[in-house]
Amino acid sequence: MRHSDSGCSAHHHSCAAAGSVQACVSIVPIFNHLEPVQLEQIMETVQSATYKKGETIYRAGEKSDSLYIVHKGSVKIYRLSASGKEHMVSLLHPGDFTGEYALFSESIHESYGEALEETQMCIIQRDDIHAFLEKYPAISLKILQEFSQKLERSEKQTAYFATEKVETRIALYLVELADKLSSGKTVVLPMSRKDLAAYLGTTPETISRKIADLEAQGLLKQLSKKKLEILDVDGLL
Amino acid sequence: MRHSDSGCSAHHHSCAAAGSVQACVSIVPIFNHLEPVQLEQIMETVQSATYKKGETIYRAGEKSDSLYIVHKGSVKIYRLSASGKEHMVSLLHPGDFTGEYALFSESIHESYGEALEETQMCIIQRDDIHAFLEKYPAISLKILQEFSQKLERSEKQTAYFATEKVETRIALYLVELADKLSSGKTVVLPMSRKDLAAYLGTTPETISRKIADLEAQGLLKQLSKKKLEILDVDGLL
DNA sequence: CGACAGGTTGACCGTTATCAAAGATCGTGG
DNA sequence: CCACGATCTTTGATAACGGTCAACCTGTCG
Repeated sequence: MRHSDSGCSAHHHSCAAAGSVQACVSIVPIFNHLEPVQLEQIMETVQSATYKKGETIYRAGEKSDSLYIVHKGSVKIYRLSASGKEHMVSLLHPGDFTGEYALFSESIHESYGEALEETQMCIIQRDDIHAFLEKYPAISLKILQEFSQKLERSEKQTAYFATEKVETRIALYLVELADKLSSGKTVVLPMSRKDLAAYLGTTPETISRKIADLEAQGLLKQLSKKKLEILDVDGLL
Repeated sequence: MRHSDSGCSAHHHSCAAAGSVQACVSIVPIFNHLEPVQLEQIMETVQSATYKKGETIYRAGEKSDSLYIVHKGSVKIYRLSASGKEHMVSLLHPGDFTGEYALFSESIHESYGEALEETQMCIIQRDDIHAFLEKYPAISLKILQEFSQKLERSEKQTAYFATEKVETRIALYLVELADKLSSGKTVVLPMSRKDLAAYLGTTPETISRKIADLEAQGLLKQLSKKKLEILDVDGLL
């Protein structure tokens, strides 16, 4: 248990019980193969903060020097283009993390992080991670593995935007969601039309229309605004 | 010098002189801070291969288990979408590398590599890199740094595709090129209209038209097909 | 000089963004 | 529990944007 909450006051947010902080760290892919001793050490450096719905966690332009891990709730990571348009980079759920870029070089945030609901995050300072990696260098390989997968996913994403039209991107998103949830053929959209549009590089109106089109083609069925039943996976691809 | 050419016959390509292989490895960002002893060790594992113009270096679907470093020439990395459209991921010049994903996990190529001219590559097997990183773990941090920058660039790229229209993407590309070349205000396009279109997610026709438009607006001047003079950087942004 | 690849221009059409309005949904307070 | 307003979603009309196809240039190399 230890003094996991040290330094937390600096974040003007209430602190988590040490027990849940441990749960938070141990579910992160990067850390989930650590020895108990190592986990213990990481734990001592973890801070915790909670954010209310709609609250900003960090802004583009701010100095970036910590790893943020979602413990409870969900977080939207987005960018603003020069023209003011929003692009959602990712939606984080418990166990997901952000701020990786900062870990290995001085850097500033290029994106925004915003809590979509009451959210609790675990925060680890760069210097602590550095010290840890220098002590247990084998961990670096795990992180490299995680990074290279993330990089490949990002390039695939870019390719979709470059080559596929909106309808295809929406269909691909739905199929991917169905695979991930593996909840038979019913899919629950995890966000609003507006956010979905920002994620897929389109507008809420177009999302509505395309989903209606896909329904008209008999490829899926809208059970409610957020719940869709996929009828023909192959047809969507 | 050593036996740098060992194993090269497996690649049915002619081998480089050991001297130039050394030059190849030492210019790669990841390796350029190595101690002479370390560099020497890497060198022993490097293989070399040459490819003729238009020749394929690897294909999507093939097993990916080596790091490829461009020594001489240039290489186009591209993906093919389900619908058969080509998206160019990157254009590699001497010192650039590809195949990083393979280094940290079993994987298969998702992209294609093609030599755009007579090209010489240095090849390092995954197992050799692994052994090396386990021996000198500090190097991992350097690679992580490189990766996180690459990741951030890729996300920025995705955001451009998601939020900016073609004209803006072309303009941004030209400005970026001008910055990189820092050759005053004259920019030499490093590829054909077709490849540029595949890179920017558009068509050769649209590239022609948009560049003509930008010229009509007085923002740039076409000196020849491939040579452009940037007249108004701010206007392009 | 002719042939061929690459680049440009034009006409047209499909896709998607935009703007406006109507309809659904949800939380809040009466 | 219902009514209200705020917000989210859908639908419609329109126009901008960019892709496609075809014809025409341009430069290069035999």
